[in-house]
Amino acid sequence: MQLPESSPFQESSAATRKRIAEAAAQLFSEQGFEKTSVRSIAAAAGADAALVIRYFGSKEDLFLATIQLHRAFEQALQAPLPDLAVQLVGAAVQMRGTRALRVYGVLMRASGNKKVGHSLGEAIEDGMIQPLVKRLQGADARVRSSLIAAQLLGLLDALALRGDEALLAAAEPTLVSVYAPALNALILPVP
Amino acid sequence: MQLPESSPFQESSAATRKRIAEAAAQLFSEQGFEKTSVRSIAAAAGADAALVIRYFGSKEDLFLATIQLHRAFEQALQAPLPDLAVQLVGAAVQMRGTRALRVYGVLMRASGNKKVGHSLGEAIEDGMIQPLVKRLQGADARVRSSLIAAQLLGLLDALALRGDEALLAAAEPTLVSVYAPALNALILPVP
DNA sequence: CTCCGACTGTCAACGTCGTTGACAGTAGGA
DNA sequence: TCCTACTGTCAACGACGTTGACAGTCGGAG
Repeated sequence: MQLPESSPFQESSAATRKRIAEAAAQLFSEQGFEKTSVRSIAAAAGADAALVIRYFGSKEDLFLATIQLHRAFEQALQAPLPDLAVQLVGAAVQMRGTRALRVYGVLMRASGNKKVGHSLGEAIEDGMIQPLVKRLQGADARVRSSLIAAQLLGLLDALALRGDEALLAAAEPTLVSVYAPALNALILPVP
Repeated sequence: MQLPESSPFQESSAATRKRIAEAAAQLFSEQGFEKTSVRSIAAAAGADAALVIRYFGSKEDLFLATIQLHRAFEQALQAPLPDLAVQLVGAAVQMRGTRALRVYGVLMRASGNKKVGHSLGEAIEDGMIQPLVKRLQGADARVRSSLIAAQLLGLLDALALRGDEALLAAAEPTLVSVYAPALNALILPVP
């Protein structure tokens, strides 16, 4: 509803920005980038679509400013090497049903946009692959780190994008005990 | 896909359909679903945008009718169990630089569309997970099969969507010898 | 105090998108 | 010959992201 405010006091820019950002975060994480319109964000925030663009530059920039990849693996990455696989798989599995998992799916699907894809790639490189490279011993540390990331992101894809029923239904200890050895094949140095 | 019945048909109809389908396959695989407009497909095919819709129902149906996931793993899935991991990883790595890999990325990003996501999920379930389930021995065969698929699709994501430089640059034997043991941790029965 | 410039918000419009319906041309069967 | 079915064209619709002009409102300078 766009009835004019009964009290014509001017609102602070920061408050409106915040309302827009919150509405955008909500709608983007629910519906994804393409299916969320600037006009619907503006309506949810009680603002005008033109104002949304003026404040954030473009829909793409608004997406990047509001959708943030939760650092789900930050803590797990600090576990001792022998526990690392279990911690990483556990962190991934525990994302089932959370908003962070939906956000990952949304980001992955929006990665066709150049800026979004670059931003996502950077987050994975800096937040996941590089920390792994620093800790792995033995040959091919960089390739092994990239492949460990592929294993974890493949699991997140199965959960978030494809909705693999077997993986969504399985008990957490089962998934961890089955998948962790596969990560350990890359984490533990090859004799 | 399905030609009109051998009833009276104007000669150029099938040819026009074919030209549209070819232009669509080309543009979709190059630019993805969202960035390819029906009007650009029509222009590339020398046809009218309205005709494209009349022949294929909608842009989404045209996408599904023309973009097909190449059965890249069909042959590898028939390898003997001890060779399975090597064959599967080899098949994935050999997709580097091919159109089939681009198509996978395009499909993955378009999986926000309900029909596309469902179609992709079905292809992975029927073409990859179920064949694996039938061959795996030991406990949790279904979960292990889903996780093997996650490993392979995670690798394809890294190559097609994120463009992981380490994985794109690595020699094929390196990737195979490093990643195959990780798949074997799920393929070979647990004692 | 008034006046001014900066800021906040609104509105209409542009060009593009997917899609629809009406319409013209044409070929084959009656 | 007319009739019908099909192929292709055209203009238009509503929705989209984005832009520019414009109005209301405030803080501070004179």
